[in-house]
Amino acid sequence: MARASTTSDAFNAIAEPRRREILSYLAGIERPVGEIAEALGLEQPSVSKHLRVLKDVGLVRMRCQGRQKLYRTNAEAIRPLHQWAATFERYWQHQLTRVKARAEAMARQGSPQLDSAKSKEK
Amino acid sequence: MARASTTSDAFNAIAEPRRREILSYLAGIERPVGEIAEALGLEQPSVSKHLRVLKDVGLVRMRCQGRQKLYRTNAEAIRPLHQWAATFERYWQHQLTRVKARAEAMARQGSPQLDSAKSKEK
DNA sequence: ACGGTATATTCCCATATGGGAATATGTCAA
DNA sequence: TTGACATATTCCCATATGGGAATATACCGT
Repeated sequence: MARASTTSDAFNAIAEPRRREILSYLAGIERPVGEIAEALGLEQPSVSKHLRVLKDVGLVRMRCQGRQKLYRTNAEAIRPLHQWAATFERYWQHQLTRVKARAEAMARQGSPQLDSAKSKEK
Repeated sequence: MARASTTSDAFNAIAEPRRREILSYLAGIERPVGEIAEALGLEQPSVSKHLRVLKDVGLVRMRCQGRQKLYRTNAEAIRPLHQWAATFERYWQHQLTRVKARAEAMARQGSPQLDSAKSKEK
């Protein structure tokens, strides 16, 4: 079956580094295709193709102005990704407190050395 | 060139829906491969392959226990994704305040109707 | 209508996939 | 050692990719 298509959802769309660059570049501003291509050092057809994917999943919005088309990032479409990642927030917080607790325990009873030195132990 | 490999970074790894399911399932708990397969209704070889990808990018950790291998989600590896998405937070906030402001403006001067009714306008 | 600019699409191709089936590796128990 | 269980890997295949090059489409000014 191969991988799911990039047009199926935002997760697949942002898997491509160039598309993430485009999204960052178009955050808050509106730019024509040519300018995007020049700014990011990409070929125009390549940019058009990436924009197509991003538009299909709603990550960018397009507006026509004369002969050029202005694109901008639709930040709202990134929220689901943010929320999905936030699902794991409590777990990495747990991990951090565990790491911190262990570090403090070692500092309390072990010899007072730097972490870089202690990491070689065991 | 084709798409970047799934083992290259976390963004590519989470593009696959099954892998996101696995990550959610293994959040906070530690489970052997067989149990993961059964819980998610996947074939064992398939789970092993997905776990391989997830392990290669650091999204899961593995520990051997007798003849079985216990996996768990490494939540810390999801933080970069969360932070990348958070980059756009100020923009979707802007959009929300714009929407809210417009809604309030309409409520102030238009007839006092519900949003659901007003959304049909113009 | 014409030429020119701005984008989008198509074609071709090397490559990366994920699933299924079969098989290999590893570990325990007797 | 042998056998059974738990995972990992390999092979094969249909499919989706992204880039480059060439081409099509759309809109503008004259």
